[in-house]
Amino acid sequence: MTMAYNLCSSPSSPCPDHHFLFCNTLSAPRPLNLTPYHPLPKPKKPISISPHSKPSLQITHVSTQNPPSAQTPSPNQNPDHKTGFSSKTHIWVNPKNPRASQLRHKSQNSRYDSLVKVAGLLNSCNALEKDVYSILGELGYKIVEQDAVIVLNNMSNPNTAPIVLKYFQERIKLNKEGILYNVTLKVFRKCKALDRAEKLFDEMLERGIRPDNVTFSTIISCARLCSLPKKAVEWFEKMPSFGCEPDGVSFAVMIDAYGRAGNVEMALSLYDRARTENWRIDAVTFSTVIRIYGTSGNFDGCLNVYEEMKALGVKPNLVLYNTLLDAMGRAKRPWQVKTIYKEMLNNGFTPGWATYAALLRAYGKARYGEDAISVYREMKEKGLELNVVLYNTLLAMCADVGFTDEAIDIFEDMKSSENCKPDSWTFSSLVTVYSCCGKVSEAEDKLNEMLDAGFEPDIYVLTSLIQCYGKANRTDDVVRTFNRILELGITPDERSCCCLLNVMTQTPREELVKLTGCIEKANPKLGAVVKLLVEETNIEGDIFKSEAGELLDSIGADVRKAYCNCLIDLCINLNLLERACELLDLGLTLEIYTDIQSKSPIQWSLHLKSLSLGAALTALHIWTNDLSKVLEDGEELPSLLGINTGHGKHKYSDKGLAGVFESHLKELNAPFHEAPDKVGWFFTTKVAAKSWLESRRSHEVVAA
DNA sequence: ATAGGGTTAG
Repeated sequence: MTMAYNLCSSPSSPCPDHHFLFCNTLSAPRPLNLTPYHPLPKPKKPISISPHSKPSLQITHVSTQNPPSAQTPSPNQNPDHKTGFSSKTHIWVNPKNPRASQLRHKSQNSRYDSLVKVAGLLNSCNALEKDVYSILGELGYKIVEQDAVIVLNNMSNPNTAPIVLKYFQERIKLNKEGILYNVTLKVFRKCKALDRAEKLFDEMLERGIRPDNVTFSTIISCARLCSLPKKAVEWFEKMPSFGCEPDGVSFAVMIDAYGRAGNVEMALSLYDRARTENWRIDAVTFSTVIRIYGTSGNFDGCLNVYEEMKALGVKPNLVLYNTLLDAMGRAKRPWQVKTIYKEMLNNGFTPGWATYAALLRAYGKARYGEDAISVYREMKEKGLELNVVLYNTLLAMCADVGFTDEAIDIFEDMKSSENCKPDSWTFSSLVTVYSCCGKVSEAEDKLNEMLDAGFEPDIYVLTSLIQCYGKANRTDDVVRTFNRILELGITPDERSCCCLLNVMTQTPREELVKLTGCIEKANPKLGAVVKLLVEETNIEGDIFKSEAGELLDSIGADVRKAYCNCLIDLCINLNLLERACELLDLGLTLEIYTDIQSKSPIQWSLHLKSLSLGAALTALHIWTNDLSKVLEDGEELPSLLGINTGHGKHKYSDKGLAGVFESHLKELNAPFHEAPDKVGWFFTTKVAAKSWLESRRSHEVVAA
């Protein structure tokens, strides 16, 4: 017998234009070069790897020389051959046709699937030689090394895996025993069992099997997964003594190990070494390095690595794009996220779940409400499920930008989804949603819904509710809710104190005393500072400033600006402009506020983005004083003066700073006018500013 | 899928 497939390439052939692969639906003869492995000597009978399947359906008739059934005619004998028609039992497939490879895959799949099934049985059986061997016995005698690799590679039970290894060692003539050890190491890695991996390594040496780079990278990544970076280093350093030169993958694993351990410096120095030693660094390694830069907050580092990669001619892959998108999201650079995402689509990549998750996180964090919602819709259209974290990210964004209706829809969708349930984060975002639009009873309903769902009230949801009552000027309910926090044994945190402080900025003067009591209980230091303001205590020199400075030093960097903004707002409400200036000055000294004023030869600017209204007015007051001083000193103003209020996506504010600020500028008769083409900018000319500042000064003189 | 590295967060 010659070939079981027929190449009809001769001009006289009935099918001159095509090469046909002769396929039989019962037996699947196939070209030799496609045979995945070569069991030698060739079995006379098909190897039964799947005990339950009929011989005729087995995939082991891969040997083209050995059709499994004598009844199967060879193509040359096939009476239908010349006509090109298939008989009932045969189909003709062009080998260049995708169908041919589909059929090949199908036949391989059943073998692979059977071996995977066996691996599944071994994962859940007792770790007894008797039980393990009995399952493996089903494979029959004619198992080959590759079968053993597939079985072990699909295992996850660290107790049965060594017995399986032993079985194969006994039954198969192994040419590459090291491979079997390496896949068994992978099982231990899956279970984060470094001690077992190390034991197996010793056993390997005892049997005289030489470890290779695969062995080491598997053990190193196991140590990484176990969060044992020192062990990872130890194994990495062992490599040369076993004659193993670390290669690209070894470096990649070590870079990741250092990165996960928080040792950014070592990770990056290895990356440097890999570069200077001219290792071919691939996209996987680059994405690891980008992730390390991203999690350590060096976002420009991410982009530099990305540029380096492109310069080296390495093509980005989907994971790399996902990592980069995630990093730019953390960096709060949604515009960069958009650019990179566009590039990714242009390069033909299809976004996956991780891509959408990165986009949602980026847009949510940056309060790009419309963009976040459209990502959400796209995910729903594609049938991609969101998890709790993603839903909560969306809902938090809705609360931030005031998307009430969207939040309600998303919450309904979340409740109807199978795999995820609202948690206390969800409810607290919803309470915030209602609190922002002043719907007190709806906010209370959400708290009750949360309790009905079996959650304990927590600091987050109660803080959101305090915010809600505060906005509605229900001071007694604020106090009641705050006391509830204390009664539950919860210690108020920085955010809840900040919330109380924010409520104070919206509360009439006569009710403030009720809230100072709460704040004193929550944070005595803050209580003392607030009391100095509310009681309008006259104190000497810099005592207030030093008290406030001590307070701001004692709290986390993430809430410092919020505290400072609230305290200044409180001052403005209480007509304590001097105190407000002291606080703003303190904020500048402590670098809570930076770059409020800037100067270029043609334009001086006041940047009020991220300042509260009170802080913005205080900054304006100081700026105008500074400008007056310039005139007094006989110096020149630039031709243009600008105030930037930002685009106004502020939490808990309907219009944003820009809207409110405009009316204040009018009140002050300040000649600034909103720029039609630059959102959030107010401009005036040197001439107008000069006359305004001079008239202001003469008023002051009159007042004095 | 068929011996080694990467994307899941608030």
